[in-house]
Amino acid sequence: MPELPEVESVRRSLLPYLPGRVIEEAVVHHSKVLIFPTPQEFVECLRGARFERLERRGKLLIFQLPPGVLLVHLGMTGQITFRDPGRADTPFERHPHTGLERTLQHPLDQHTHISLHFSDGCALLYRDIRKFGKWRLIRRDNPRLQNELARVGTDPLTEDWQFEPFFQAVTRSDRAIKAIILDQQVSAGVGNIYADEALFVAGIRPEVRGKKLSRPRLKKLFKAIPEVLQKGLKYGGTSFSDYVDADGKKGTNQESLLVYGRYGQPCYQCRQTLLRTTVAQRTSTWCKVCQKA
DNA sequence: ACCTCGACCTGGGCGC
DNA sequence: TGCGCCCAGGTCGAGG
Repeated sequence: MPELPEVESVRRSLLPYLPGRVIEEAVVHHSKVLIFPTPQEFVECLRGARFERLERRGKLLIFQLPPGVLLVHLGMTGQITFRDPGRADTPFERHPHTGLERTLQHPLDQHTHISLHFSDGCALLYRDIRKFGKWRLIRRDNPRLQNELARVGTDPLTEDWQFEPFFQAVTRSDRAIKAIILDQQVSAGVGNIYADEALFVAGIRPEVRGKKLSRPRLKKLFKAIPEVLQKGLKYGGTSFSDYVDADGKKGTNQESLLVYGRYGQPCYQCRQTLLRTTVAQRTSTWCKVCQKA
């Protein structure tokens, strides 16, 4: 589900609620998504903890709540929502153009694995249908924390996104370019949707080997990656089925995607029918006219 | 170092 | 209505 724009939308939508708030009680309903510590230690460590900051690197949410740091990866279907029992709940709203239904404040159901409760009755709920998401609570002085953070590479929406390191990483590799930009060390936060979008914008076929790509073509891709991510963010993320922000709102970027999910439909640029192949074990949609080998 | 495959999970959509 | 199959925003480990 969530790639950088979705995770960042979740982060931003949580900001009005979290900083300064103190956890009264943490509840682990199903421990599958909790990697460490044990549920007992998790609950004990979080009782009385105060949210300080909420950061993000790539697809990783970083909750600073001393003495610990909570790392959350949403996997494919993870949802973090803020529940306020005092707020009027709207069971659904119809999107004016698409008719898409949007649900606010998801219920505590069998897919809700973790809840963090505050003294005023509000709560942070974690729901994850497929249970691919992961929660890790690590003390700040634990060296494991740096190991976990080091697994995430350069985030394309930061000033660390520089052309030379990107160029080196790509041209050093014989892998398909799509596999390279899906590599979280190379471009942290890019997933299947935005990889296809960026490759289309740059006019590069997904299966082209990294070392075959010229400097000018990679310059285009280097620019396209943050562009498509920014666009996704502008529309509040891409919601095909599960993605919602902290208020339960879906994004609308699915309406402006250029290629992802448009297999068999005409390319917006040349009207050629879009193709679908498997690259890097992921379904890839692309245009044989607009994207060159 | 890289590829492919299967695993981890649940649910929705489709064809029969 | 129901069953079986395929698909899905992600990652990880095994084996070649």
